[in-house]
Amino acid sequence: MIEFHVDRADSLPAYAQLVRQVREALRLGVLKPGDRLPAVRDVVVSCTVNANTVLKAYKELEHGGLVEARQGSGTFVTGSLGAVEPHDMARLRTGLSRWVAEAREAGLEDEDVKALVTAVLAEEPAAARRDAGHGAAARRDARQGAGA
Amino acid sequence: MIEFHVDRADSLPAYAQLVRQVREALRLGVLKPGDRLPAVRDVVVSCTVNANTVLKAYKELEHGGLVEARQGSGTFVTGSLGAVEPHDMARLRTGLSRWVAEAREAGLEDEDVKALVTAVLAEEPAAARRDAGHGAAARRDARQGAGA
DNA sequence: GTAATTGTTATGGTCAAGTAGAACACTAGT
DNA sequence: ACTAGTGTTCTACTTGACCATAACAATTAC
Repeated sequence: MIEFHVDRADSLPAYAQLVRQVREALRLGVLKPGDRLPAVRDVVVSCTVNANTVLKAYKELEHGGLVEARQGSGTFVTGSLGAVEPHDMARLRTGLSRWVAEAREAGLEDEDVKALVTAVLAEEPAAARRDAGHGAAARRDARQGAGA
Repeated sequence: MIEFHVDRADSLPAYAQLVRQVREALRLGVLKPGDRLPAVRDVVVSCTVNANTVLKAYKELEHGGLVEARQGSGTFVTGSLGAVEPHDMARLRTGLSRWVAEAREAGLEDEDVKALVTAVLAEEPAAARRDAGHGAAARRDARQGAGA
């Protein structure tokens, strides 16, 4: 059972933090299809937020096809996020870590790093990704609606 | 003279987009100390935003010690951001671009990429950077208050 | 069937951020 | 002095996020 935690100091709104945590848990395999999310009322207590806030998060996840709410029983994980192989994830993290160190050495602040990342992501949009197919297709096909 | 462009679809507020653009221009050397920023009213017209929005951006930059507003004359660049060498910046961008391609191939969505970047940045905070000094110190010392 | 547990909807209110419009104040060129 | 160009201030509106409360609806266990 995933444990939520909401940081009110974070600029990211509470409901969005919940969404993010579920998505990350899916990536890391902490949550799998069939798992149940904490009851709305539990999150209300544990995170000191309002039921509407939790609902908003759950709704957003449901809309993305990641979970399914069953009145009376709970909210269950139905979709997958193509759970990146732990090995791949580790490799990516190491690579990124190395790059970040390089960027910092060049004098970039965290904020600038984020800006650069955003710029690069925008610069090569989805369309460009089609050309890349080096066996990524299989892994991508295993995914479900979330990103759509 | 820098040219602003505001994307209202972006989740980032208009004033923040302006701030980011100035900071990026400083990094890239597009803006140098002494340069004048576009007049508030010009930005109002070219970006279809309100004077207050522009003011808010300029104020934030001024508060960061990057620019100085002189009533009646204009807003001028006074600080530097340690302008990353164009060569270094190009190298970083290429490296990041390569990494992003790899991440996408592994199935990560843009949102997840950003989350991972944030995580890595948080994981190795400023303190850890002191160990890295491979000649980065000189460049870092050339900077001014902006990041503080 | 009843009760407990769960998700859901509705109403209304608070608060902060972002934005807008109009008027004001300073500076420089003529 | 006048004027055009500049930054600045004031007030108010809109929106999104959030909270409080209450009632409703479906499922499950007894």
